[in-house]
Amino acid sequence: MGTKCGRWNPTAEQVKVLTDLFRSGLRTPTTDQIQKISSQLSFYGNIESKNVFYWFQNHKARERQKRRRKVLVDESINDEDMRIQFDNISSNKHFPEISTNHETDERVIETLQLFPLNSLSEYAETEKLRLFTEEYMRENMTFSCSIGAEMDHPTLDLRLSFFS
Amino acid sequence: MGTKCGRWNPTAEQVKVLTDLFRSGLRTPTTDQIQKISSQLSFYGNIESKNVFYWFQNHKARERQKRRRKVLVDESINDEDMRIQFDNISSNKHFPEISTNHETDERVIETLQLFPLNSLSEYAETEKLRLFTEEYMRENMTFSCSIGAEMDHPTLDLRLSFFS
DNA sequence: TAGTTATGAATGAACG
DNA sequence: CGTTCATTCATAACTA
Repeated sequence: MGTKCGRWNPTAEQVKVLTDLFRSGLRTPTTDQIQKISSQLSFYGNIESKNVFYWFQNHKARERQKRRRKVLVDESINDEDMRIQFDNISSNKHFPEISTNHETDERVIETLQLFPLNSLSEYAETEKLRLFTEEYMRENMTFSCSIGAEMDHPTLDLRLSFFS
Repeated sequence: MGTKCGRWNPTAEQVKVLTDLFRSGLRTPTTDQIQKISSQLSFYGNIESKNVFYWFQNHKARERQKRRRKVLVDESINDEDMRIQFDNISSNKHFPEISTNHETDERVIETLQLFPLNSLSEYAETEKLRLFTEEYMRENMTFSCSIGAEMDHPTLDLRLSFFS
C-alpha cells in the first residue's frame, strides 16, 4: 500500500466514477464541472480539482493516442478529412518569419502519402461526431454518474448540469 | 537526456531568469522586451523569441488557472494573491540597479496607501489593480534580472528598459 | 529487487 | 486570454 502521497492516487471508486463519466461522453469538463466532480469525489478520499483536470486530459489523450496508432496501421482518409488536414497545416501564424518548420512540412508530405484522397477515414468521421457531440452536450447535456450499494458506501449522485 | 529538439527545452538558467522576471512583475513583455530577453538568454542555450513569448503566456495563464481552481477550494481569498499584487507595485519601484526581493513592511504600507484595503477584497478590484499595475509598468518600469557567479558563468545583465 | 508498465503531472506550442 | 493538444518527465504499481 504505497501511500507515499507525493502524488494523487485515486481510489477504485474515484476511478469508476471518472471512467463512467468519460464513457458517458464527457471529455473536457469545464472548470465548473471539474469543481463539482472533485468536490463529489472527495467523499471517497483526498482529491483536488487539478487531479480531475489531469485525469481527463490524460485519459482523452491516451485514448486518442491508441486510436491514432491503430489508424496508422489501418488506413486512409476521405475528402473531408483532407480538408481538415490542410486547415491544420496552415499554422505558425504568430511567428511565420522564424518558422523553421521542418516538422510541419514532413507531416504534410507524410499525410499526403499515407492518405490518398479517395479513401475513407473512420477517424475523421468519429472525430467530427465526437466534436459535435461534445458541443451538443456542452449546451444540452447533463452528465450523471451513480455508484450503487455494491460498493459499500452511499450512492453518489453526480449530476453535472451546465445550468445547475 | 531530453535533446529531442522538436521543441524548446529551457535550461535551468533560462528558467531562473524568466521566473525572476515574472516574479518581479513582468507579465506581457512587448516585442522589444521579448527580443532582448531571448537575445540575452541565448547565452545559456538555444532559444527563440517565440519561446519567450509562449513562456510568459503559459506562465501567466497557468498561474491564473491555478488560482481560479484554488479559490473554490479555499474560499478565503489569497494572501498569496495579495502579496503578488504588492510585489507588482512595490518591487523595484525606485529602480533596480540591484534587484532586491525584499518585501518590507514599508513597501506594503506604501502600497496600501495607494490602494485602500477594502478595494482589494474583490476579485474585480484586484484585477483592476493588476491591469493598472501592468499599464503603469509598461510605461515606467525597468525589469532587471541578474544571475550571480554562483552559477559558474558570467553575470548576466538583463536590464530591459522600455526606453533603452 | 531490477526492469516494465500504467498513469499522474508538467509544460511547450498553438488554437478560437 | 482561456482553453486545448502534443509530448515528455516522474513515479507508483506491477511483474518476472
